[in-house]
Amino acid sequence: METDDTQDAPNKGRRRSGRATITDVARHANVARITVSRAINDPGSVSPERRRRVDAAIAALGYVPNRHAGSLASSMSPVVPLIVPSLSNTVFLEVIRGAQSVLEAVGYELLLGNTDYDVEREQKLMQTLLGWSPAGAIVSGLRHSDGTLAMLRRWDGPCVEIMEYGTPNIDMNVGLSHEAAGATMARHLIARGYRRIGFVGTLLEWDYRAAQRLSGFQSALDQAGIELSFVERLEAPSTVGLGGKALKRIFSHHPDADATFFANDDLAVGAILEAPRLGIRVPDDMAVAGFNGLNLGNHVNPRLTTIVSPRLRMGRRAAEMLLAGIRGEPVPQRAQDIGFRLVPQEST
Amino acid sequence: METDDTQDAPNKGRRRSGRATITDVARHANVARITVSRAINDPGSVSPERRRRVDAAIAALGYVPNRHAGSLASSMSPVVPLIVPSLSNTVFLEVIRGAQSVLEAVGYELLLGNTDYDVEREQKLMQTLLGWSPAGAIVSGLRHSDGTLAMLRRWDGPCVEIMEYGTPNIDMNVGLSHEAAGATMARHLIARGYRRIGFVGTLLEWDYRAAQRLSGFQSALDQAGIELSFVERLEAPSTVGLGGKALKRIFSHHPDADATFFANDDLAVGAILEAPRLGIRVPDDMAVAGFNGLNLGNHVNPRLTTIVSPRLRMGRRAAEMLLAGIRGEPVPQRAQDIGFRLVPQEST
DNA sequence: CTGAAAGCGCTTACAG
DNA sequence: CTGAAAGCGCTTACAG
Repeated sequence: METDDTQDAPNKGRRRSGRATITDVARHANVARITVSRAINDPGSVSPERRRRVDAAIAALGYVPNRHAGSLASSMSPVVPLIVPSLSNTVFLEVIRGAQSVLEAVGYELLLGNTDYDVEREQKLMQTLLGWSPAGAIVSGLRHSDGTLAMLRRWDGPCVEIMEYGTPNIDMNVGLSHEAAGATMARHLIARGYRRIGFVGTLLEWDYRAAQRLSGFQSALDQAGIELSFVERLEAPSTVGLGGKALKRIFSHHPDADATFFANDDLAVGAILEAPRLGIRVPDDMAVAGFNGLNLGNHVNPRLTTIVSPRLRMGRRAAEMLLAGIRGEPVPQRAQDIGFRLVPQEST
Repeated sequence: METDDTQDAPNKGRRRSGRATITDVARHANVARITVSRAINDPGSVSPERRRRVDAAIAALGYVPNRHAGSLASSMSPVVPLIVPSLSNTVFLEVIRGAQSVLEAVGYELLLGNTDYDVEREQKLMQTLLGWSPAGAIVSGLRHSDGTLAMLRRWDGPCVEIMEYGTPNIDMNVGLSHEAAGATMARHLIARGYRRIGFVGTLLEWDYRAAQRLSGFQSALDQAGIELSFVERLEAPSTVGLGGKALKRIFSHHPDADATFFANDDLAVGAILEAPRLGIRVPDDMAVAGFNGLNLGNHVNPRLTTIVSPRLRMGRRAAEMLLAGIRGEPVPQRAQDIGFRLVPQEST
């Protein structure tokens, strides 16, 4: 008999999962276990007749392969950690959704990690997640602790750093230039004739991409010979409510301001919504601009001028680059600028 | 020598992961592999001296346990699938965040699944995810395909059905009664003197929890001898923009309406933002109410009357119930009503 | 195209 | 408290 590979083993009372195993399928289909494995993972390498028998056995037994056994044997697992700095923010939800849709379609599982903008947490998370022998990894940003960098460089799987465009620290990168986005917004405000221009941001030490937007914003103003009138730094997470408070503060501290670039749309929308209550007309008394391109900005009055960041597309692109890396396909552009789009509307 | 368990094996050219293994740590610490395992998983069962040696070896080698080997050997894996119907919605983000925070703290990994409100996709997803031998599972809703139910009932791990309160189909439940929420809103509108009351919802066949709110809303109106004036059904996902369109439609189809309960805050906020453009005063011309309790509703003018659903708490609670189940601790209340809170504001 | 043997890196169950 | 043996359920590498 050709399938004596599937005999019962002694199995001294060890705990088994209870589920059907590849051995059960092999016995049912009267083939060797390895043939079952091939029928699943590389069907073309098995004769149609045997493939049919295996498929029937799988259906009859309700067989679901044990992923851990497979991953252990092949020392590679169809999982991909995606580490984001925040789960309080729609922005990262869209990145997650983009990556998910691509990975799930080819049978990869997303392992979601949240650092809350803490590089120490990122390092611990990454260490744990590497214990799953992931096929690849996606991490947010280009700034990591030395420990995280060392760990990822030692690791041999593909890795994509997302959110900001730049030279990859580890392997690959896809993102946008936040400096360029800030500069673009500065030039827009200048072109519209504003001259007493300020910036509002929250937690800029942690959200350093917002700080990069500020930096690009300021440089472009400088180049045009315009001084940045003020920078308001708030020490709480960005919310619509906080944007309203910021507006109040701007008008008490900087009553002559004629335009403000808010670090993101949440703050900017909050300012627009609060303005009528404060008797402030946007943009006549002060122009308001944001960043992200949240849908909400199109439904406030006046509509918000903002910069759209292609988050969904960035998530997808990162997953696609990773898959190429996993499959050993060439990735000609190891750093990809996903770009952004200025959307001038009524608020400026 | 007591550690002859750690001799080099023949290993005929098989692919190894390259990482340090438990055998490496054991050799380094001059103990048996099982001692390393115990030092990690049950430190109290190892003598302080040996524990110290093991810890030092782990640090020296940068050892990270291979999760797949552990999961395969113990036939249980520290992962928990969380299946949600949508990733386009902040609501589920908060549930995810709540569950994440509890599970991550005790070393469990969240496997995120998205069904896009498709029960067939749910079944496929669950089948794949069970291949990871998860410690437990969290699924959204109490309605599943027969196949999904059969699969989960056959499976022996703990499972929590979330989002809506009711008799668990599988194991445990935590959620809120959407019928009761609808009824509460109806009584609120009646108490404020409204009598020409309507409802707006989107994709009610899929988002059946919104349909449950409508059902409870209508029953409570009936009980008060008030007829539900209209139901507008829109066939696109709920967004702020769609809420504005809905308002327009209400005023052309039902010009005498004096109050509308929107299926969720996105729609309701959209209506409030669009109202001034249509020359409609809220609540004088028409009252607007929502559901979810998004922060945004507190910053529009007028502020939105809504029902707050404790999403973050629900995610946490589900994870806690699951952990209790995993640890074999008793869970006295297998179905938990997490409740909701009516927040009357200026829009009604 | 097919299979027997060996091994992935852990934990269980047993024995002291 | 400590360890040797066996096994979890797959895939790799070899051989035909």
